[in-house]
Amino acid sequence: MKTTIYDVAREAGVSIATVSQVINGKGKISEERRQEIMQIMERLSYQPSVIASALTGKKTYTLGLLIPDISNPFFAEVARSVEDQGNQHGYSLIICSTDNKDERVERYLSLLQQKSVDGIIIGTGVENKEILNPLMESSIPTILIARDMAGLDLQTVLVDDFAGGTMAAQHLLELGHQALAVLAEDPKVSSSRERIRGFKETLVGSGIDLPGHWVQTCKDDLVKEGKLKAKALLQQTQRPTALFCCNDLLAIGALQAAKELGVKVPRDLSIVGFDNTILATVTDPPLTSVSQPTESMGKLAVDLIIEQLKTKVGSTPRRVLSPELCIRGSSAKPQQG
Amino acid sequence: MKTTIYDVAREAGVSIATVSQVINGKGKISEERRQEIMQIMERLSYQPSVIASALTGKKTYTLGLLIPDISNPFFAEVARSVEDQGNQHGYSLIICSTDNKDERVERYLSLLQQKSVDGIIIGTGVENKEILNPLMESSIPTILIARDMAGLDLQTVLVDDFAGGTMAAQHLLELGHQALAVLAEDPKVSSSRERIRGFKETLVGSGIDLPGHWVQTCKDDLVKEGKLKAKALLQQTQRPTALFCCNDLLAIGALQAAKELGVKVPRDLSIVGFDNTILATVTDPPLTSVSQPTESMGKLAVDLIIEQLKTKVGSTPRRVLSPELCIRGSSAKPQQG
DNA sequence: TTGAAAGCGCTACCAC
DNA sequence: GTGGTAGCGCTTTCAA
Repeated sequence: MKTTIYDVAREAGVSIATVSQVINGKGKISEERRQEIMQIMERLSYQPSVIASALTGKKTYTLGLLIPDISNPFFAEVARSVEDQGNQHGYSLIICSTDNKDERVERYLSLLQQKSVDGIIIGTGVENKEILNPLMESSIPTILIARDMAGLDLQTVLVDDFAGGTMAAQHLLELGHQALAVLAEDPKVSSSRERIRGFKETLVGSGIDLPGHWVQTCKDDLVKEGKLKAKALLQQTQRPTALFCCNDLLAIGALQAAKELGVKVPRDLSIVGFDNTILATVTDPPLTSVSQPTESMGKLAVDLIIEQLKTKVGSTPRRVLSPELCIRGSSAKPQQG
Repeated sequence: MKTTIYDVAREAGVSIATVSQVINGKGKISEERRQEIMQIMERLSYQPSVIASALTGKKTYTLGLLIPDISNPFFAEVARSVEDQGNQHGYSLIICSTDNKDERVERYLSLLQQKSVDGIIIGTGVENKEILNPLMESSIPTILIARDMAGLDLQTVLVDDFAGGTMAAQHLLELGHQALAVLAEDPKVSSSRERIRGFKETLVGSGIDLPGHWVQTCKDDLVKEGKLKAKALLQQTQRPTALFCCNDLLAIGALQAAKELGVKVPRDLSIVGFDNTILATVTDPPLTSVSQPTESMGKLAVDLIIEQLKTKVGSTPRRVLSPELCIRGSSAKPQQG
């Protein structure tokens, strides 16, 4: 049997109330008693039950993190940052990979509520916002990370995706590209939409068109689909000289497609990714990619949750961080004629 | 206020015991009542509290996963597999990145116990096995994944690391290499030790020596240190023509080192990695790597935990899966004199 | 077939 | 300073 607060109390010849006080450092206990009880807890290797205390004290010291896929390096990095910052304050992290599927989001959200997590960080796209209703009504501190969702009154930490798209476009335009295409994520992913909007507006601002069929969408297996769609784009008679991919996974698919088709990167095709994950540093050629400050985002998200937990009020509604363009070998001037 | 079982009972004009029974599908309830109560729960959008039920029923439906680092793609893949399989059975997953640090392992283990998780999966190295004592005494189902630990009486799911090392060596020997070196992980990581043992024994079996200073160990930032150590190896006057890296991260470091030094891979240097993560498919050149069946391992680990939960007894003590060599572009015949 | 009641381990309030 | 005690929301006998 696990040792409980009763065992400690009995052993010390005091009441459980007293033991509880020394555990929580509350109330007034004589230094003598305190020491004595601490020693007994040590000796009995007593571990207070978070479960029991949560049933009264209200805190489970657990956070939930919803992301599309923990095996996507970008989200793994975010998760690591959230984990570390949470751990700093005594919180554990429950990982929820949603594959951007509403049913999975709904299921996980319900699970997290039943488990009374202290806060939820959402970094996954949601198609039908109604599935968030139960959460909104629940008063569980919630914050959005790396995602935006209009009209939802949730604190949000994200990178300026629009600006990121702009940077990618500018870079490519400066290199002299005129025929640009895009590999997009599922339209339900707001960050992807914004990136493309930034990209497109910049092109249009320079008098360059982005035809609809040059924006290809990928949903599930990003690398695989990215490869497929990139191939389709490259096999047209009139083909793009530059490709903006909404994340590194798609860019890798594109890189593979190019290789298979004998299209040289960056000579025949420039590729720009997004997220600047470890993947971008190891590809052949290394990937030019727009970088997100994952670490700051994770830290910030946790800090905001903890603040909400304390003050019951979210201070800043939005924190928009700046992306940065990392230029590597996958982008260059287009070949002439 | 959250709706509780009392609200439902009151609304239905029955006792909480009855409601509890329909929730858990136990006891005998008239079909009529059952339907009625179900509807009321639905209407009140009642969510049973896992916390409260755990305090009695004993299950938290939460699993803990200890790994070195969630942002290492190999472990992210394992985590994803564990998450999915657990979720299948209603379990959530708490991620614990330990950086292979005993203090972190100890801290997390204690946290997980206080949270009364139903099971713990350990995929991280431990130097001082004593820190596992509290866990061993706790009767929390525990299983080791992708790790071995002698004399610990824990169910284990892993790949045959020794065989993996052998495969790497054989491959390199068959190509004709005679001067081989190794990039190792922290010796506390059993899998790394075994891989090297397999590698070394195979060399010795072919009459080739593996000098001690040609086995370099990396501990923290694997890519960075791998690069550093690889550089050191390559800058010797007498340098290896092949390098076996205990995981893909190290191999990437090696790849970077070679690039910086102008050492052509695979012409001047063959590199073999381990884990066959997504990284291996995107490097330049693509990495020859020993692959682990991450998905099966994760599934198996969860199944074994659930079995222990049910039967209180671990059936099979060890499940050893087979690695597989994926030959890609980073390994080739050594250049002649 | 249903309900009353005794906990699960802990916190917090109020007496002493 | 310290202890008694009423819950927190739920499960589970045991009676009715």
